[in-house]
Amino acid sequence: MNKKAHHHHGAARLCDLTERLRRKSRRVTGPRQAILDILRRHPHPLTNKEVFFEMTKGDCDLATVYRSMRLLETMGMVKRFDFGDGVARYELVPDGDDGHHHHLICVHCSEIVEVQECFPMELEQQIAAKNGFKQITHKLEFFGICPRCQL
Amino acid sequence: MNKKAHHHHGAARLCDLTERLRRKSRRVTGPRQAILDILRRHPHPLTNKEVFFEMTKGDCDLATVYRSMRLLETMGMVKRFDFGDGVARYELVPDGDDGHHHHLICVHCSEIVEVQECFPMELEQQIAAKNGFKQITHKLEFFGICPRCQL
DNA sequence: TTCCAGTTGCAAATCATTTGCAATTGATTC
DNA sequence: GAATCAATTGCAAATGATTTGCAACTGGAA
Repeated sequence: MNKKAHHHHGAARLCDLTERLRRKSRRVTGPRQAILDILRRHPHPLTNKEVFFEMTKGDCDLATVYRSMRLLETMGMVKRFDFGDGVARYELVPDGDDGHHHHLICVHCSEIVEVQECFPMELEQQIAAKNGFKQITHKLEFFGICPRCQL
Repeated sequence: MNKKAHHHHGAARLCDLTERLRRKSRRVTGPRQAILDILRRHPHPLTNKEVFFEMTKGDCDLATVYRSMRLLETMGMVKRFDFGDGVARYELVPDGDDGHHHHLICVHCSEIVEVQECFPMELEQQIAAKNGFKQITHKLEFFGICPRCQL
């Protein structure tokens, strides 16, 4: 199994995810399992509301989705992405990975494609060095018009 | 005067800015002049609230700052930046420019440095071609720890 | 089974931003 | 310079995302 396989959407088993909660001595509750299960079955970043509406009625309160997502984010189990529309989106982070990657978003229909390409590391190092910054990272998202919307 | 000079902060004269409003048959009002004047004297992206509090008491209402900023944005006179903290920031765009550039933000003290480096165009073209997208652009911001905060 | 800190539901609070509407005001016309 | 009128503004209330106070509830350790 190569490294790429870890990135396959839906690859993570729910029990492995809840195990990660246990390792950090966090409780494995119904709402958290429901959220993790929804995230692991979705290939793209989801908003808290989207996660909430994916739930079979009454799994938990919307506030709990927000609270859980924030917990999962601080634990490093999900990563937050901002597409500039004022709504936070979250994606599951593979175990032992930092989840760093980018997206290409259609400005017409909002279709989202995962992008493997990244900002060149040497160039980033140059920017860090030139300005004396340390521990530099970046947020990067691409926007354009998808094939279907070009018709 | 080379191209670079156009990017010098504070280089734009207020009368040239208001002239741009006139060219698009927008009214040159007190609030708009105050906002443009504050933006042209500030080297970095400002939030609407920051612009509002920079005003000498009672130049205008906060709602007017929001409305004006949105107007200026659709006119292409200011560009909006998102640093992932849920607050929009705006910078004046030099005339005849699209204002495309990036920032390096200190995660400790929020110091902002303007970054000239950009995502490599060939790589962006590859990403566009590979996914069949057209008119591709990107949002890119860097985060790290500034020299002062490293002490 | 008991126990208790961690969680949750619910409602209210916060924060950024937008909007309805009546009053005001640039800029054009006379 | 005065009349005119649509664009603009102030103010308050609405919206939308997200957070929080608090009492009730529940994993999971003992």
